[in-house]
Amino acid sequence: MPQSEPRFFRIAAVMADPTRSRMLAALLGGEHRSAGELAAVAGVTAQAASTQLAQLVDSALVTVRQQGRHKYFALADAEVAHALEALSLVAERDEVNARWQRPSYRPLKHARRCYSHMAGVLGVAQFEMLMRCGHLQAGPQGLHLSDAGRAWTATLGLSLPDRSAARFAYPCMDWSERKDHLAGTLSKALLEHYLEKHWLTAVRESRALNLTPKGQRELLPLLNAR
Amino acid sequence: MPQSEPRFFRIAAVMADPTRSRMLAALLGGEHRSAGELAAVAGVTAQAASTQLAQLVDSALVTVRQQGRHKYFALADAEVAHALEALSLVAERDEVNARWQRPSYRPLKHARRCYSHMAGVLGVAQFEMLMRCGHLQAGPQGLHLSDAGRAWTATLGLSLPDRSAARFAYPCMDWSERKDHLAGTLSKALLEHYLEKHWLTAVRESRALNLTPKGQRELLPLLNAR
DNA sequence: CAAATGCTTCGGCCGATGTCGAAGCATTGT
DNA sequence: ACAATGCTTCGACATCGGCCGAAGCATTTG
Repeated sequence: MPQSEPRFFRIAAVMADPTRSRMLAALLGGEHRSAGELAAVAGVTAQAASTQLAQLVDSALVTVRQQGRHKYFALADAEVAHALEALSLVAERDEVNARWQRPSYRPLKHARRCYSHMAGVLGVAQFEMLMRCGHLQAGPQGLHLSDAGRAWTATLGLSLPDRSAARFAYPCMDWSERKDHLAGTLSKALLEHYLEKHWLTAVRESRALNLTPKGQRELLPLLNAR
Repeated sequence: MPQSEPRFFRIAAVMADPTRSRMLAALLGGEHRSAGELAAVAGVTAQAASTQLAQLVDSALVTVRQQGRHKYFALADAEVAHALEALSLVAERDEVNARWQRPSYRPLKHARRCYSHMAGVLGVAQFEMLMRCGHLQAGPQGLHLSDAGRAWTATLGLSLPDRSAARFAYPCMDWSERKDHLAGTLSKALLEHYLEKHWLTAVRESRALNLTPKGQRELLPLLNAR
């Protein structure tokens, strides 16, 4: 008698392979990587990488873009990233405090990319500032910018993404801080803006974000505003 | 050269077994089940169930309570439930619209338990009403009840859970509606209240919730209030 | 038109893991 | 004390899925 599995089973199964999980982790920052690069980070040969990437693609966790004789892969969308972060949150439940204190984790704890927005201490600080100052307000369809919020982004010199987008702004559980940070297209635009202004720089080969001296002078006061 | 897997790997691996996934699905409604019951729903012998349950327990996805010669299992906490729902959300991305229209899914789409709160059409309606009426407001630490909200719960005759609880009220993505519904201890208390008043009844062997005639008369107007 | 580079397909191998029957232990009930 | 019930441990077996070497395609470069 054939018995069926719950809906989440297929996705869990795809994520539950060492090689594939390493590839997904490498893409969690939101960047695009070629098949060869992914083979290297996963520590397998090109053939093995090819089969695994094919599975990631046709389970729709990952998308491909062909460019000449290269293929570039990226996470399919933010929902995939959130599923991975939700699993991580569970994974770290017990040991979370101990582990995040370790020196090698400090940069990640401080600020990192989660798909395409900012997470970590700075991400949480940003979210709390926006709520505290009334720049973001909760409405029936999630969060939206208040008049004050629009003024604030204008002062920053930020061009707003489409405000009617389904996923414009919403809270997302931060798994190192265990508080919410901001996700959505607004959050993505903010992070890009910070990088442009050189308040933050991306750390190579890592999801970590580095706060520049300029960022310390200009970004921190913004996040601490009342 | 030993290479390590990302944090989410272990958890995904635990979820990625047919037997274990069926057990987790059976617990997703928030109820406690004995080892024997779980063996039955998973379609395996008692021995097999025993080994799998042991793994679920020591990966801390599930907790046990011994009672005489029985053992009762339940999901460890809401974070596990949310991780499962996040995976389900991804799993249904493409086919979601088609699938949820099928007759056998209608009751689940309408109202169901997600861990211990209400999801589905009614869950979303409840959340939108609370926000629309200003009963819930967003603060720096997530959502909180306004004065109006406290008055509203008092009228209902609801005794409030500890409002300072870390997870008192927060939005949770509904994977059939793709909008937020309400999660947290407040939401749990509300669902229990509805069940007590016989506005809703639990459907046996399912996560579905059934709207009684009394519920149609008394609960629906509440959820549609402006 | 080669040669080189990047990715994919094929076939055989191997390791990991889940399953079951049988036996064992513990708790409850007569 | 003995039997019944519920869960667990053991050992053997089978299956499944990923890995690699080798060969094959396609695109770009000389």
